Amino acid sequence: MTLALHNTLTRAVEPFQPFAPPRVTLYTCGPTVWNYAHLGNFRTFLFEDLLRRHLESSGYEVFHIMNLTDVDDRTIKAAAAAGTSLAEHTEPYTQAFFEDCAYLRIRPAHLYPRATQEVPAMIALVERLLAKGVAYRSEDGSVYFAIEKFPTYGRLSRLDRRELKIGARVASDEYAKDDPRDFALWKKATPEDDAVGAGWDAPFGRGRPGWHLECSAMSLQAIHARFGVETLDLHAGGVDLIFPHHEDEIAQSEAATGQPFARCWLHGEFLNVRGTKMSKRFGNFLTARDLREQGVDAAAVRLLFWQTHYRQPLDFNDAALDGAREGVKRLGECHARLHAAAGTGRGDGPLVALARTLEHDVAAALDDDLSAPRALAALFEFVRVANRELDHGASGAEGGGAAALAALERVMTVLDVLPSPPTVDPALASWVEERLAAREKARKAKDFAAADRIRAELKARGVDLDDTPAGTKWRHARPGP
RNA sequence: GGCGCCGUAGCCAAGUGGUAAGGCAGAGGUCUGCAAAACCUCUAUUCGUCGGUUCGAUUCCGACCGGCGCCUCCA
Repeated sequence: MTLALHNTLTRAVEPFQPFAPPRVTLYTCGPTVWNYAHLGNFRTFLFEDLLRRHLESSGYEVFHIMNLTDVDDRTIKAAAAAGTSLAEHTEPYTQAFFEDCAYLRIRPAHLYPRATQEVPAMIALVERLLAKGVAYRSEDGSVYFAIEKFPTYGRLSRLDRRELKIGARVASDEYAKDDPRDFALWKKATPEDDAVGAGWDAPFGRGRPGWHLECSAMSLQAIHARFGVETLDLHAGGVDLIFPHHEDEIAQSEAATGQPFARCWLHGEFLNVRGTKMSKRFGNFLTARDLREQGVDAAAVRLLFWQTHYRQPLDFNDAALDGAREGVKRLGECHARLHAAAGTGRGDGPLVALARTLEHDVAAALDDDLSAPRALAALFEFVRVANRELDHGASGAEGGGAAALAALERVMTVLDVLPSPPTVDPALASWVEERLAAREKARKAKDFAAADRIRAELKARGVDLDDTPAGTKWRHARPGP
């Protein structure tokens, strides 16, 4: 089995061929820390997490870089509005982002370069471009990239260069450019910029980096320093970044290095709400912390997202999330059963073959352009058959329970959709144990009315009971809506 | 105007030139003191509409209807 990924450059699913396997350099465009990232942003970060995990599970050694954009129009505006410095404003949101990632079980990148801390690399890149004559200093004190000097401009987005102007928004600084389509590498600092600490001195004038510049400068610096290359194996982001962000990254990077910037470009589709993209602008957004406060298990969010292929739009609604929560519960039940039945022996029962099938099918699905929906189908097929075998007594060593459990857990290192362990309040636990003992006594005495009263009493405190041959188990009911 | 995406059961959605995965919800059954969980069975003669190509199309082509995205700083 070999991994194939959809490359936006060619609009085709192609075999994945990193430059120097098993090493894979992966750059993913991170958040702008002007506010909390919303669930739409996290759909992209979760698709990238799936990519990262599947690569690692397949034996690749991934070096993952995710930038943090802590200087741009929005961060500056927000800091000014709050009357704080840029750094004071972005730091809490940066921390919040890390918290949200941890909540959603997103594997941390190996490097999180922050734009404000890598300005020297950006200045160096601008100088490189100026020296090559593909960038120019404008009368307004900014530096622009001259796209006419880059003949393949528009290759990624497939926007015809002659048509870029039509219908496009008219930039206020257009008059300062040689060509309206040119984009800013370095923006002259305004008094507003300096007021919040968003100005840096550079040989070509005091200013601040353009948005696109940071990704090129930081990614190239990171991989050049470590691996001596200036080509990324993978570069990923949301579809809205294809143009202009990634197009411009390609232009400035390749003009500077003469090397392809990224071998393969991946773009994730939007998370929609009633058909329209989730966006701060539209006010139809939900943050990760909103869900966490509602008691939503991150596993349910992951499962919901895995149900839809990353290149398809996904419409978010409560019913779909509830469905995912039920699915997660089912996975957790099966996992618990296998755990209990795993035994210590090896065995060669039906579960051994089932375990092999699960791992094979999940890997095959993900190898095919990260088809998480098909991986889930394989997973739930596994659950159904495993439960059936366990029902029929294929337990413990002779049934291969250990093999099935191991396979499930290996698959979970990639999908990671098992329910979070509940946090148990010790005081509640001792009370529950006491009531359970009373109920057990009533059941032994065939006083089922009393037993049911106790069940109802526990239910009222959010505790569900499960009578099994091995005794009564209890757990917290799903947090209410 | 340009580039591009989507329209499959109540909901979320896979998929293929040869006759519709999976999850949730629903119905019936087995099990259970009762439940829960689990298992079994059932739930789209049909894949937006209309044409075309084909032995055969949901899958290819065209038109149309409906929804959406990008077109200089949005994941």
